[in-house]
Amino acid sequence: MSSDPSSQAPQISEAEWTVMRSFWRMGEATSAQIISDLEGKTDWKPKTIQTLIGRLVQKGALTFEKNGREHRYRAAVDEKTCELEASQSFLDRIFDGKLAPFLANYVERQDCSPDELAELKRILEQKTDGNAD
Amino acid sequence: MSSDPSSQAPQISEAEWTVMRSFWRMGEATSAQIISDLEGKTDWKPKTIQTLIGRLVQKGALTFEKNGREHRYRAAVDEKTCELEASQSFLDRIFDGKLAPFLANYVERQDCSPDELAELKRILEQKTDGNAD
DNA sequence: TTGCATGACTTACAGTTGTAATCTGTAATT
DNA sequence: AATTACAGATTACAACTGTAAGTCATGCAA
Repeated sequence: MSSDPSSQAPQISEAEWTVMRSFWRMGEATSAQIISDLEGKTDWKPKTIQTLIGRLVQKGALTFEKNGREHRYRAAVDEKTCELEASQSFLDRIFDGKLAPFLANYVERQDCSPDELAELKRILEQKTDGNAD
Repeated sequence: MSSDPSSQAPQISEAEWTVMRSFWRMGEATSAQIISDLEGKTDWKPKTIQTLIGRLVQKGALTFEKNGREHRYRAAVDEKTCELEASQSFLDRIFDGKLAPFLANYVERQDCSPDELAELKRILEQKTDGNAD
């Protein structure tokens, strides 16, 4: 609906995320390599994966260089950045852009383990430490 | 992609969320009331809002009772529950279902204010307190 | 009572997404 | 050189979504 001007990363759909994760792990790859990487993780036909790769190229999330009959593709967008944009977009849609209500609702209702809660706290502590303001 | 069997709430699209939030705030309402509630918040034509209401009824997110020529609609699904399901679905898609990597990436790169970090910690503390096991 | 306005239902239409098959060109094989 | 097999490009098609206009029915106003 709203086009965010601060957005560098393109809109990546759910199936496309799966493909991008392969590329982020593999670095640079042919479609055949991605297809075998996704074998077992999904039940997609090779043609489906090629379609997704094609769409990701169109969207600018992948680039490639021709190499004979094959292309060598690689991610053109940064994984962490895409994750962050997806996160902010999610928070915008559901929690008015704010992290706290999301976290409150989640820990309230999703019943995290003490270990997980501890880990979350550690993440926040660590950030606060570097933040001596 | 995957149909979650534990999901009670229907899939609600972005535009539909806006309408649902109106209903959750207003409790029970006619379409005319929702239309005027959304006036100013969106630039949707009344017909658009009626379409969205119709789709939400089809999806089971709203119910209504006939009342003369008008219907009185109300939410058939719980707001917090929908938020939680959207949250879990987001985490599944992007962070392998895990909250910690999401939080780590977010606070690492989104540069939260000390106040916000404090609030987040408070949320976790509070949960830990009630969790003395 | 008759028409009108308005709410609800039906239809529309383009873009995205999931999921693929077909077509085309060329590299590799015989 | 002819053929095959595969990579990539094009086409397909239904469901969902954003965005709405048209139609139908009926309660209210005149």
